[in-house]
Amino acid sequence: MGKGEQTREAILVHALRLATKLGFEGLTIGRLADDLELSKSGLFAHFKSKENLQVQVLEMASRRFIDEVIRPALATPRGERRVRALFERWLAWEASPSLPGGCPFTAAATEFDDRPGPARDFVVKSQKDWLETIANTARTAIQEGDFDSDLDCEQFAHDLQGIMLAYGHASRLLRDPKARARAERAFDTRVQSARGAARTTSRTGARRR
Amino acid sequence: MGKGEQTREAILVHALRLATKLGFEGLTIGRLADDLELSKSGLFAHFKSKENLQVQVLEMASRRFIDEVIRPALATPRGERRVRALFERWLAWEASPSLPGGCPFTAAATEFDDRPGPARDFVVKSQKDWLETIANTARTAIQEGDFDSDLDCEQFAHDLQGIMLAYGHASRLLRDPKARARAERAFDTRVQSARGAARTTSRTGARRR
DNA sequence: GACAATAACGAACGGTCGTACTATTTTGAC
DNA sequence: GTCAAAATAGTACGACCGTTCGTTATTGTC
Repeated sequence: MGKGEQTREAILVHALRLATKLGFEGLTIGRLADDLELSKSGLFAHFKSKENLQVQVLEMASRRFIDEVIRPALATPRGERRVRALFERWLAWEASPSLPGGCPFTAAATEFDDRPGPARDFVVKSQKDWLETIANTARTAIQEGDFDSDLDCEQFAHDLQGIMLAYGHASRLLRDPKARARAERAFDTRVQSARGAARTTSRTGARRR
Repeated sequence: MGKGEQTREAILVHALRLATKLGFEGLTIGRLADDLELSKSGLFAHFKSKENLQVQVLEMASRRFIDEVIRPALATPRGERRVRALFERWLAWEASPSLPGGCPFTAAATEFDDRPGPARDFVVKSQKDWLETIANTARTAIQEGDFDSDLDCEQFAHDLQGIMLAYGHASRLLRDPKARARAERAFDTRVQSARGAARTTSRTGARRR
């Protein structure tokens, strides 16, 4: 990795931190340069436009999300266990110390939702992919016999998204100490109902076959 | 109402519209003055600071929310019916044409969640009040016998918040045409489970006594 | 160690930001 | 219609915005 890549990476790391706290518009090149003790123009040269910087920050966030949430969860056994792993990693992501202002995608979603451009496009794609990942994981849980075959997996994914958004809302804005418990309870209830009427007895991912 | 009040009101109306689209930081005095064909300084004089303007916009949003969501819902019969009315009005609020960028509180929540100040304070208070209103409405539904007496009303309120946040996410960012159906389905499921095991038969607010 | 390529810098640009002042116009009470 | 008060306009400010450009310093290759 050449010198350029190296500092570009360092810039993005810090930029991601800043973006979670100040938003992607509040993320400013001058501020970024000051914090990293670089000249504004030197920093700027790495990205050639602010829009580009924003997109690259989002791309880094996406890479990290895959590394810290999706990949480890996919390493756990298929079925409800994996759905739970996905959710737990997701919770940890929301509260990660490297994201002091919370989930960057949540911030980007509200900032870009009616501002067309490559940043919006990227966020939309990321979110769709993520929802599909959740839905697919739920589908494998059906295949494993953990979830009811009548389960609407897209609805399930949508509902998890809501649970997570409510968690961010409660923990960051309201600073509610019960936020995490609320999220876990909402998740358990949702999973419970995804199991369907047939198998409400066993709680933990029920080995079968 | 004097002339001053009148234009101040007009400014706030437009400022609220703008804030939903551009956010509360993106809401700018120059832009506002241009749109309304006022001088920047003339407009500024009404508020004396941008922070003040932001707070007054939030106050107006709060008044409107009470008028358009809470008050009409409280005029419907107690019990599950009222909970449903609350939710339906809330959905309409999210999609109101006078709020082209969606719910201003959602925007404010993510913008101010880690920026201390009177704006944040106001949003926190508003949201707490609102959650309490939902919880109280759920409590009356328990009293009416519509909801299970074991229901955790704060959790119920929290869950509705999540459903609504997911709705905004799906409709505004993803432009998902099924967003509304998803929200309604999630709501129905949640209400269903709030009814408890004892009375899953009657669907609509079941008169009793 | 020479030397092209790359990276970082410094200064400046036109704009816009929020805010402060002073002047001018408009309003409303008597 | 007068006249103080209230509302609006005008101008200017210092700060910061994203971006450009020419220059200097650093890097990595042969």
